[in-house]
Amino acid sequence: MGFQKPPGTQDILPGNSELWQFVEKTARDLCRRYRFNEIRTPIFEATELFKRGVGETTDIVEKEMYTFEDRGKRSMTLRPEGTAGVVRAYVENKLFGEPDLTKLYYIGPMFRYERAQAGRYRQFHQFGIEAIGSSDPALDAEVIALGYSFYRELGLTGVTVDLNSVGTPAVRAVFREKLLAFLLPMKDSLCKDCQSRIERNPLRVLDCKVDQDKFTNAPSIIDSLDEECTVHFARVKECLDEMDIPYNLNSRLVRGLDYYTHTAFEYKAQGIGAIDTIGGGGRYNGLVAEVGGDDQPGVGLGLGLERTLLLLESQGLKPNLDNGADVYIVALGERAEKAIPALLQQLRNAGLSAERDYLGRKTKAQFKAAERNRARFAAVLGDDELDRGEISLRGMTSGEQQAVKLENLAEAIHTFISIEEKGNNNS
RNA sequence: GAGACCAUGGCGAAAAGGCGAACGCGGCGGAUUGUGACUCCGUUAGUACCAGUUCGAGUCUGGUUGGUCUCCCCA
Repeated sequence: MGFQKPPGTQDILPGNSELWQFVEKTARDLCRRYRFNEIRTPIFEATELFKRGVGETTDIVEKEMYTFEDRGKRSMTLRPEGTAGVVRAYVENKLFGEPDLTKLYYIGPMFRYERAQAGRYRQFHQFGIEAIGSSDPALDAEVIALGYSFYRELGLTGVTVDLNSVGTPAVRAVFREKLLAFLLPMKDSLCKDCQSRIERNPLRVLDCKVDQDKFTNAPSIIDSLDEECTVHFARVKECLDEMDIPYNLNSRLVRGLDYYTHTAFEYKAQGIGAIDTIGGGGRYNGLVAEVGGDDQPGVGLGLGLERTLLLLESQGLKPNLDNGADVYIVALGERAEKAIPALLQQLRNAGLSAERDYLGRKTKAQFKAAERNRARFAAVLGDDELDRGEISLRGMTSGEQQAVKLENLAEAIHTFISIEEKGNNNS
């Protein structure tokens, strides 16, 4: 039975694409106000970029990448996240030479090879922003604020911000030793997952859902932060407080990508199956250099749009955003039918949305089609009207009808619509 | 990568192994209507795929492909 879409992908169909446009528009308008400008980078990059940027030992690179060899025998990978590509473009296009810092945003598909579940797909979409060229903690706070505002302006409730500082690589190395000293003695009492996590990523053990009570006395990374990290983190919190952005300090927050330094944060919400993280980000001060550029600091975020949409749905915030047609032309008879193309063109040139029947349907079915198109007006054309050079214009809901000169159809509809809107504004 | 559950028209939804696979919505045609809306009549189209068990499979078994969900991890 034909072809099926690849596993873990989705067709976004009319009726749903309008909601996507609404969400994207919200993101773009927010970026306009925060002065982030759009960048569009390729959806595939050299595999090495992600290995270097995201980190060789991350789950993403180890087992989730869509990697293929192109015909020139180069290893390419569909982007699993947005930051590496943006940073590559920043370096390659020498944006560090610009006098101001670089504030970029993107909206687009990302790819990770995972088993799909609620809110997780192999092709998913992210809205992300990146600010490169400043280590000002006020910028960290601004990035967090933008993401928070995104959810708020969409009307979502119950979105919280988890905040942590993961320090610098040096700080993490020290903390890792402290943590291992705490964990290794109790290794045998831990769950299977954690026992294997101790080797790969001990910081993540503290996130374990099974053994939380055992970790109450675990060392906190906050206590391991050096002077610089502490000062930076304090200022981020201060800015958030002053901006009225609420957050939960979560010293166990760890991100899945290696490039984060200092600030790390996640947006969380309930309502999407087992998943509660809907977006996240942080500062990445070593990444630009890692990718081969100047040692420029950066901070950014990535928000999952599928998860945003699911959350909108679970909170009953799924407006019908299709405005419907202004006019549906109903032709009665062959001669009238011949006059439709010119009429449609007149209407569309005048800025109206207009539709007709193309399936040779009977009158009754044409009116039903007009309803499906949620047309405001039906323009009904019969042979006798045609002979008089007129067409009858009928309000689909009011049923009111009046004859209009064919050449004045668009104008008449514009007039009616503006009257209608005036009425709505008064009431 | 591991596991659980599921798969019937365009959509929803029945059928305890047994007539030609209900019913509803939708679509199309017709009656009625001054050229739609209510009502009535007619009609349309389906057991995901491949094997097997059986006299007989939508129903049981195995496999495949998808979907949903969970673990892992993340967006």
